[in-house]
Amino acid sequence: MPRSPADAQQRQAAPDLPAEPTQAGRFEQARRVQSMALLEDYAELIADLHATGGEARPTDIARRLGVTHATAIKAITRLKREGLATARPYRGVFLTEEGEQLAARVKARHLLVVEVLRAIGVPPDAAEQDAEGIEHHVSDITLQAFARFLKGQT
Amino acid sequence: MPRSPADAQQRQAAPDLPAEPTQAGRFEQARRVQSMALLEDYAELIADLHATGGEARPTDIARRLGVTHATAIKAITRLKREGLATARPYRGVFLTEEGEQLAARVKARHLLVVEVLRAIGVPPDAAEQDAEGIEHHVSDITLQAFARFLKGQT
DNA sequence: ACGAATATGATGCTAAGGCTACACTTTCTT
DNA sequence: AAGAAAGTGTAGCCTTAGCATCATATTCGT
Repeated sequence: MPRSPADAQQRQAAPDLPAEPTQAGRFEQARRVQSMALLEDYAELIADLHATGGEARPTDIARRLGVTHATAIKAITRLKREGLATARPYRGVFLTEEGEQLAARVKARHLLVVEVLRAIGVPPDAAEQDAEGIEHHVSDITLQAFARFLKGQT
Repeated sequence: MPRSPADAQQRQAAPDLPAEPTQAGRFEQARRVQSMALLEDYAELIADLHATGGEARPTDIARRLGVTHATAIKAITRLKREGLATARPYRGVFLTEEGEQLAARVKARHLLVVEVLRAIGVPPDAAEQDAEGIEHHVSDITLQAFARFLKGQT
């Protein structure tokens, strides 16, 4: 996780600035969000595999994500490190309480994003595809606006 | 740029599959898009600096993006490698014809995304912030739908 | 129950995108 | 015109996220 730079000058105040409405601030935030995206995808997928009666083994995960199992295992290691999942050798992956919560939030957000895209007139395939990347960048505020929008649409 | 994996098995047909409506396909596409995002941001910013009468020197770029100049220089190296920009030592960065076209497309897309978010009811700050990440994942198809949506809104 | 098939985990490699530090130009100011 | 300030470039380091390969463990089918 990269710390804030700004060419090592001023701005030692606000040690963990949340948004800062400057262009640099927006880019920093976008980078921060991006580093969460992978975790979110894995958490959501693991929850889905469990929910559909399957096991979440590295190979299953890898297949669904289109990566090699080695890549999946590395990501799982990161999930464990972040306290989102547990796994014992040869035993599949399980989400912690925190991981479950993340997965639930991500899933709800994903559905909402797809719905909004569809409501706007985006064809189903494109909506599904684009949502995969878009969802990670949709903030809570925006999400609330999405919900209001859909409600108003009827 | 990672090549397609799928655990080194079948699927040698379709050497450069465009979308493939499977989950793995969607993730692969999202990763592909992500690897373009940085180039897009730099191209757009360089064009903007030139458009507003400024120079696009590594330090200017770095400042606007919130990274160190060393990071900016590395990215510029990649832009050059991809044929999007040219630069001679101590002389600032210039976009190639291709780079200009990319920048123009990116800028138009950015504006459209912000407009759509605003139209949906997302507050200005959040719209600006989220668009920064979202824009890269908005496909041409979706973009067209966005344009239609705004036209219909009046 | 045993051998084949499959899954797993560990290594080591690559590229991207951050950073710091340092040396060298260029530009600005006086 | 000379010294200070600012910008530039290079090198080295780190982390993430891909990959392939190999040895080992587990599971499955007969």
